[in-house]
Amino acid sequence: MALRHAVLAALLHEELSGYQLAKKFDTGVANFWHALPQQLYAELTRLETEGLVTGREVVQDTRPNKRLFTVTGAGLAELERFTAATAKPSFIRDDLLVKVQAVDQVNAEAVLAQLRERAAFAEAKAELFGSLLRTMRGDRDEEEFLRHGDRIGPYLTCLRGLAFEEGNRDWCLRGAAVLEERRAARARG
Amino acid sequence: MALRHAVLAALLHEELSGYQLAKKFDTGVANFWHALPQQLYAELTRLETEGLVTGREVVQDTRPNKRLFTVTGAGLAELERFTAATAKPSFIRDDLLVKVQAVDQVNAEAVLAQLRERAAFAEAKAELFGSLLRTMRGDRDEEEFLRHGDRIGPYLTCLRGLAFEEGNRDWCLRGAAVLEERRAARARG
DNA sequence: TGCCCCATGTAAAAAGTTACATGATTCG
DNA sequence: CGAATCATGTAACTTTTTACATGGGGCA
Repeated sequence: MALRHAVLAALLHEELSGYQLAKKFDTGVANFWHALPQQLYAELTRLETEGLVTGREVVQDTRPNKRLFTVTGAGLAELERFTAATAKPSFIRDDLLVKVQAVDQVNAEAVLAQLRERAAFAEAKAELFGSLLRTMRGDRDEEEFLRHGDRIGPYLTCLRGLAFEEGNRDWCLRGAAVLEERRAARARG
Repeated sequence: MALRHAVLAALLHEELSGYQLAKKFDTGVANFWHALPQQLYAELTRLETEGLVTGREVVQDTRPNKRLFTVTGAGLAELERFTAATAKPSFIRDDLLVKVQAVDQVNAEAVLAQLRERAAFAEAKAELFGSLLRTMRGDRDEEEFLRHGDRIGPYLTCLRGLAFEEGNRDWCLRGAAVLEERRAARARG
C-alpha cells in the first residue's frame, strides 16, 4: 500500500495529470518509486474516490483533455500518518545480481555483456540525476541549498538516486573487469 | 519469474532445506534477492515437480525431518537460459524515500528518527557483509581472490550488498544531519 | 512455564506486470 | 506516410505479502 503514498508525495509540489505522473514514475525521474501508467491511473481514481486527491478537467483543443490532480487536506493527513508509521527495510531485487551470483556455473560472457550494458545505463541515469540536482539548487551550492532551501525532500531523494546509480555503475565496471581478467587468464593458459 | 532463478542460484553451491534457504533470503545474507519462507517452500515444490531441483529427505530424531534440495541438470540449463536473456533495469522502491520526498510538508521529526534508525540498520548489515566477504576470501586479499578464486559470484553480489548498505547509511546520516541543522536553525530564528 | 528455534506448509488479499484498446496530433 | 506523443483506461495474469496452522524440543 505504498504506491498511494508515493503518488501523494509526487503530487505535493505540482499538479499533474495521470500521463505526466506516469512519465515521471516510468523514467525513474521520480526516483523514489517506480510504477507503470496503468497502476497510476487506477491509483488516482481510487485516491479521488477516497477524497485524498481532487482532479480538475482541463479541456484542450489540439490535444485530448486531461485531468490534473492535487492533494487534498485528507490526502496530506494520510501522508502524515504514513510518515509517522515505522518503515520496513528495503531490499535489492535485481535480475542481474542473480545472474552474477550464478556466474561461476553459467556462461560468463553473457553476464559480462550485461554488466557493461548496465554500467552504461547507470551512468546515463546518474548524469540525469546530476543535472536534476543542479537545476533544483540553482546557483547555490549544495550545502547552502540544503541549509536554507525549501523543497529539500525531492533533492534528498534525488541524491540517493544518484548515489545508487553511481554504485551500480562502479560495481558493474568492477565486475566486468574481473570477468575480463579471468577470461584473459584462462586464454593465457 | 525471477524468484525461481534466485533459488536455483542460491542452491548452486550448497544443498539446503527450505528452512535454511528461508533464513538466508530473509536476513538478506542472500543479498542478491529477498523472499519470505512461504514463497520459498512453494517455489521449491514447483521446482521439484518441474525437475529443476531434487529433494532428499533427511530423517532427524531430535528435530523434525527436513528435505535438502539440489539443482539438477535441467535446473542448471534453466539458469543458463535465464542468464543469457536480457535483464531489465532495477528500481529502488523504498518507503523511507517516499517519506523523505514528502519531508517538506509533513512532520520532519518522524522522518529524522527513521533516518537514524535506518542508518544503524544499514551499518549493521554493512558489517555483516564485510565479515562475510572476509570469510569468503580467507587469507587472500580481494584482488588476488577475484583473480584466481573459484566462486566469485557470491563474492561479487556480496560486494554490491555492502556498497548498497554503505550508501544507505551515508545517505541516511547526511539526511539526518540536514534535518537536524534546519531544526536548529528554526529554533535560533 | 512460556518463549524461541526447527520445519513445513495453506489460504486469502494486495500489489505489480503484461496484453490489449482507442483515437487525435505532431514530427521527421 | 509512418512513428512517436498525448491521454486514459480495462482485463487477465503473476508475484508478493499477510494471516493462519501445526507440533516437538531446548532453554531460562
